Amino acid sequence: MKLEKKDQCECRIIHDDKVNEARHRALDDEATDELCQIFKALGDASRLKILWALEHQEMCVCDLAALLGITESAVSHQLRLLRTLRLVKNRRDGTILYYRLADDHVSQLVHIALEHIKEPR
Amino acid sequence: MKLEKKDQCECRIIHDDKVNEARHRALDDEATDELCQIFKALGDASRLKILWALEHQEMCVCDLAALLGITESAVSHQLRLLRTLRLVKNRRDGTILYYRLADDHVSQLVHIALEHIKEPR
DNA sequence: CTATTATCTGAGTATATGCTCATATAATAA
DNA sequence: TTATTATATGAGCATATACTCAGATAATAG
Repeated sequence: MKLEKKDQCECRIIHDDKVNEARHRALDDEATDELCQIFKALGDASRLKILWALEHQEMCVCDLAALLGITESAVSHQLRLLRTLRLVKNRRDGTILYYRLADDHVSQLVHIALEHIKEPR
Repeated sequence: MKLEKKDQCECRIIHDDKVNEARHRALDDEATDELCQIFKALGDASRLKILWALEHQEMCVCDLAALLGITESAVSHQLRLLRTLRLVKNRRDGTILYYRLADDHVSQLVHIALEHIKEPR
């Protein structure tokens, strides 16, 4: 029988050096997870539209709902997520909460991604 | 009865001007969708680890599988998605396909997001 | 105080998606 | 050619998540 049985590890490693190198440079689990959450937040049409709108002006929940064509509840759910990730902030004026971008990172991220998709293939 | 019945639209709009302004600046559906796909691709731990590893050196499918601790099949599925979005490229050397980042955008995106999560709260 | 209202929350549902397994390609090696 | 092997693909399952609905908060207005 020519079949060599799988020894200790079930996965082949062709280039141990590369794998080890990659392991050393690897992000720790916490950073990986936090990065994922940021990108996941941007990877949804509703949230992306919200962020894009807030890049130019502050808006309240019901205006965003009207803009997106979804319920205020849905917008509120999404804003909570964006707030948790510190992507948006709000200020109160009477009964109304106005949301805006928390800092410049979101704009930067979106514009780089825009560059990417506009690149000729 | 003081309750005014909902007229033509079921959603309140407090600031028509803001909503109209936002509508004008809004991204078209296609751009929105493509942006979402890019960010969604980055918003997964496995794909993010793959991209992070490829930022420093080209690697083949089985090495990436060993690095991530998932099957080569899973890696291949993810690489296909990343290739479709033009986030990675590959070259063949014998029987082995070496993957690398397609351009500099991925690095930029990840580093900006890293800045964001490292910011004091 | 009470009423109003902008926003938030929890539950439930339907869809999306990441994984593994089994199998198929495709390129090289013999 | 035939055998080998790195990679790709399809199916199926289990989890994640985006939405709506119904109802709860919380701040202001009267």
